[in-house]
Amino acid sequence: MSDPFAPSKNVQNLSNVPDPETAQLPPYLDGLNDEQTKAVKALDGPVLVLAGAGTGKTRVLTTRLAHILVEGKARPWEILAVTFTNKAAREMQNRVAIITGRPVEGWWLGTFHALCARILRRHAELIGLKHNFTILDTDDQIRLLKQLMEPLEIDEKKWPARVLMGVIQRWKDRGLTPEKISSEEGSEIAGGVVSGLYRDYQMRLKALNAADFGDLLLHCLTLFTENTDILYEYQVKFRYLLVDEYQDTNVAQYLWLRLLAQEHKNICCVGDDDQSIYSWRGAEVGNILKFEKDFLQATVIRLEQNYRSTPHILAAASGLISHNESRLGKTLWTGMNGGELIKICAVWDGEEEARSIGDEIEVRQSKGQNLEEMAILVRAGFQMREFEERMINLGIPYRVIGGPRFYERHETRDAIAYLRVVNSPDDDLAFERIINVPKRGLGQATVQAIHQLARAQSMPMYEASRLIVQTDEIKPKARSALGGLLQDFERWRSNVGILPHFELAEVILDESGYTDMWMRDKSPEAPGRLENLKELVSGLEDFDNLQGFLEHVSLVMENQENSTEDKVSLMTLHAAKGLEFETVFLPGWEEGVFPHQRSLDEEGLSGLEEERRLAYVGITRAKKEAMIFYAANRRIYNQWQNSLPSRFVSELPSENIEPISENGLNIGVGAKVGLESKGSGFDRFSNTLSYGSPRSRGHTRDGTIIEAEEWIVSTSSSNNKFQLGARVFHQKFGYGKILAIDDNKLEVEFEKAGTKKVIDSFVDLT
DNA sequence: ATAGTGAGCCTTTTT
DNA sequence: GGCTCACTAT
Repeated sequence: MSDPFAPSKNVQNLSNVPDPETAQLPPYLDGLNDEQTKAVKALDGPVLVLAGAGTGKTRVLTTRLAHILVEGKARPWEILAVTFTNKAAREMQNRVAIITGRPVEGWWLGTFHALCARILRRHAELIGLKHNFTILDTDDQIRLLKQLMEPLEIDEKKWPARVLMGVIQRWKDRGLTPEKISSEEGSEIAGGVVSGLYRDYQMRLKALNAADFGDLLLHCLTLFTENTDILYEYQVKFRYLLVDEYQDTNVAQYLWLRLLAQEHKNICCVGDDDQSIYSWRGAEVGNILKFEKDFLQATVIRLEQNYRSTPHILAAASGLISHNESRLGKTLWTGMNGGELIKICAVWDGEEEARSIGDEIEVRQSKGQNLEEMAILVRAGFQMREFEERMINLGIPYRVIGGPRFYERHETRDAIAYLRVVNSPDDDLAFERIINVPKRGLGQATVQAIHQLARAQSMPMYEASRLIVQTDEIKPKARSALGGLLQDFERWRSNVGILPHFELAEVILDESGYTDMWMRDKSPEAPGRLENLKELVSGLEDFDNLQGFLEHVSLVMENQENSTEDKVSLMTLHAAKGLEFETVFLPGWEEGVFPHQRSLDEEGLSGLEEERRLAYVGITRAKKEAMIFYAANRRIYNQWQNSLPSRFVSELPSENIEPISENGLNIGVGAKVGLESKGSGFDRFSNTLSYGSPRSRGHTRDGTIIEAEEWIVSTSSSNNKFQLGARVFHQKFGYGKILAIDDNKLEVEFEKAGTKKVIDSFVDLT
C-alpha cells in the first residue's frame, strides 16, 4: 500500500563535503549532513532536534532508530517511539525496516493515544476501569455531556455542549483531573458549572467503563503517579525515547514523556516551533522551551539545511516567519540555485480565483507535469467547494484530503454500535445509538423509561431493557419491538466465536434491518453508504475477532485513499503539514480569511502568529513553485464582501515575489493592516462568532454544581420496602394494591388501569 | 412516534 | 448555501 502523499525521500545534496570519519561508518549514515549525523549519533542523554521544514527530519528520526538497533544499544521492546498520527507511525515502521533490512517487531511505536491505551489495558483496574474499556469518540462524548447537562438546566444556546466539551478537553490536555481544577478557573466559564460537569462526566465514563481520547493520557498519568512501582517498571524498560512533531505535544503528553524518561534520560524530541499550528487543540509550543530546563545538559541540534525548496521559496517563507516574535529562530538555507519567484495573483473574486488556478493546472499538465505534484491548499473547508466545482468542470481529476474519516461516517458508526453492543452489552452509548435505528417504534418515551430504570437500579440500559420488557411499563408495541431487538442481540451474541466475526457482522446488519434501511433510502448518498458498510465488513476480515477490530476502529481507522491515479490534491493547510509538492497554489490570502478573523478575535497576537506559521507551512510545502492568490471580492455565506489582501502578502520580501494581475487589477499589494483591523466588511465574523471565547462573558457563580452530583447516586430500592397488599402510587397508572412481588418486579392491581406488572423503582408507597 | 419546518450556525482536527 | 438541531403539527 504505497502512500502517494508520503513525503518523498529527500534528494540529498551531493555537494556535501564528506567528513573524513564517514568512510568507516555504516552505509545508512551515507549522505547525511553534519548536523543530521550528529542528531543520529547523539544517542545518550536528552537531545532536542530543531528541524526546519524540509531539512530531512524524518530521515534523521528513522536513521537514529535504526542506529540504536544496529549498534545494539537496545532491543526493540526497549524503545518507545511516539508520533501524532497513525500514518506517521506506519511510515516510520516502513522506513526503519528498509534501513535495517527487516521489519522491526515488538517495539513500542505508535501514537500517544495508542501507546497509552496499550499501557492502560494492562493496569485498567488500578484506575477504576475494566481491561476491556471502550474508547469513546467525539460523537459519544457530546451526547454523553448533553445528557448530563439536561438536569442542570444549562442554557444550550449560550453554552452548547460542544463548547463545554472543548473546555473539559483543554483541561485534560493540560493534565488536569476534576480535582485539580482551581475554583477561579472553574468559575470563569458558564457560571462555574463546567467544573462540576467535568466531575459528573468523568464519573459517568467510569460507570460506563469508558474512556475518551483525553482520558487515555490522563489516566495513564494518574496510573504512573499513583503507582510508582509500575511507573518504575516502564522507566527502566524504555531505554530510548523518540518523539516526532514535538511542537504539537500538549502538557499531558509532555508530563507523560517526562515521567517515562526519568530513568535513562535518553529522550530525543524532534520538532519545529515554526510549524506549530495546533495550539487551539492544546498543543504547547512552550514544551520546546521547557525541554532544556527540564533536561539539563540537553544537546540541542538545529537542522537548517533545506533539501526541498528553491531559494526564492525558502527566502519568502523565512522572511514571512521572521515577523513572528515568539520563536526560537532558525536560518534555513539551501544548496540549490535558481528557481522561480513566488507569484502573487490578484483576482476579482472567488470565481476568477478558481478559474485561474484551474487554468494554471491545465498549463502545467500539458507541459507534462503530473497532477500528483500539484496541490491547492486552503485555509478553511468552505473554500474547497468552488475549487471542486471548477475541477469537475474542467475534468481535472482531484482528491480531497481530510474530510470526514471513515469511522466518523454515520453508517459506519451505526454499524459499529451494533458490534459494540454485541461485544459488550453494557455499552449504553452504543445501545442508545441504535435502539431505534432503523426505526422500530422505540421513541423518546421508551428510551426515557429505560433510562430511568437503568439509573434507579444502576444497571446498564441493556439489562434495564431486559427487565422492562417483562412489565407493562412501556406500550405493548414498544414492548414487543424491544423484546425482539433483545432476542436478536442474544442470538447474535451466542454466535460470537461460532460464526466468523465478519460473517456475523453481515448477519447482524441484515437481520437488524440496517442494510435494508439504506436500500430503501432514496437519497443520493444511500448507495455510497451501502458501499461503506460492505467495506466495513470486509475490513473486519483483517482482524482476529470483534474486540480487536473495535480497538482498531476507535484508535486507528482512517480514510484509505489508495488509488494511484494521477490527481490534484485539495486540502486545508493543516492537513498539508508534512507533505510536499512541486507546485502549490495558495488561494484566499485575504484579511479575515487568512489570517482568519476568528483567530485574531479570540487569540490576538498569538492567534496571528499561529496563522503566520500556517502561512509558513503552506509556502514551505512547495518544492519548485508557489502561487498566492487574493480576491478583491468574496462571497461568504452568500454575502458579498470586498476584501483586503492578507497582511502576509506584504510581509513577503519583495525580492522573492512577482506580482501578477491578469486583468490589470491592482488592489493595493502591501496594504498595512493593524491587528484589530476592521478590515472590510468581515463584521459578520466578529459579531456573531464571539461566543467561543469563554472569557468574554462574566457569569456569576450559582449553586448548581452540588445538585449535579446527586442524581448520579441512585437509590437502589431494596425489596423489603414493599409488602403484599401495600397501597402504592405509579406515575402512569395511578393508585393500586400490590398483588405479588417477584424480586424487583411487582404485580399491582391498579384502581383505574387494571392489573399491571411494574418495576418497584417506578412506584412509591402511599 | 415521526416527518416536516424554521432558526441559527459557520476555522483549523488527531486520537 | 447547506447543515444540524429543536420544535411543531400530523
